[in-house]
Amino acid sequence: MTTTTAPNAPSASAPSATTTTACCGITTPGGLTREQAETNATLLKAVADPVRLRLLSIIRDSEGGEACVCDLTPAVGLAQPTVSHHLKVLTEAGLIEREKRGTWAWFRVVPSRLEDVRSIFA
Amino acid sequence: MTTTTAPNAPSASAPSATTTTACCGITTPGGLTREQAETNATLLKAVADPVRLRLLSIIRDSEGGEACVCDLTPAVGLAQPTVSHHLKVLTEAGLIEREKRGTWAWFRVVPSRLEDVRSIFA
DNA sequence: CGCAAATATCGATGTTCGTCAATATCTATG
DNA sequence: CATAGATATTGACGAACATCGATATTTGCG
Repeated sequence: MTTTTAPNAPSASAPSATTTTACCGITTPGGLTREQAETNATLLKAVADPVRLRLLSIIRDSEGGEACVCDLTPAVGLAQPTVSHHLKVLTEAGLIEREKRGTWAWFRVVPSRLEDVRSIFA
Repeated sequence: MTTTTAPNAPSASAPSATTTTACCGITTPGGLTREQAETNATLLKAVADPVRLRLLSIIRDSEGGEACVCDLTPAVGLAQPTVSHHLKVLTEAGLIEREKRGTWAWFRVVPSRLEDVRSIFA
């Protein structure tokens, strides 16, 4: 491909991506490695869910910046195992922290991790 | 729940989320509506994919800030219909714009839309 | 120690999503 | 107008995911 006649391109003629040739002849286009893209996508997937977005919002707006499952479950209107699952996803992504006090499990948002999300699109 | 003995809470005793009671007696906890959460999640889903993140990166770093499918396809190493599909997802999310010049389809990033993504976590 | 309450884990299920091959559509060109 | 090349669409398939019921684990209390 990219080897026929000439398209009506702005300045140049034939299309050609900005490929940054690395070693071994492997071309790595764009300023983003496959691994970097995979890592960023994993973090974004943890946040690309309406329930988890609401959980983050509720926790952040709660008194003292923390909330427990017994409050979050009725707040989002889902079954307790489902809420527990979402909290686990957020925790494993580093977006919230768990602290168990007595029978209750308290969660709080990790601001620096939210900043990591924003910095992906800086 | 939330009606037994007293947990070792920081200042208060029994857990209780910051519920902002709306009209009709329906409680809307956190500063995020279900619709808002759904809208934000939809935008984030469009970006929570390693291939689409790389496409955005490649397009942005290309000459003139634009690239066509014939360059993007070999760049990400996937089949042409797959790349076309991802570009459609990004386009429908408003993250990129399509312009057809001749046989080629050129794509460029919409910066304001990227800013929308960042503002979700402001 | 045994019971009750809060949370986590497991297994199953329906849905969404990424991928590709085949095909259709569109555009320039001869 | 027929042909070739670039891109979009369709249909199918497997993987990943959200959800729930049932159950296990943990903790406080009598």
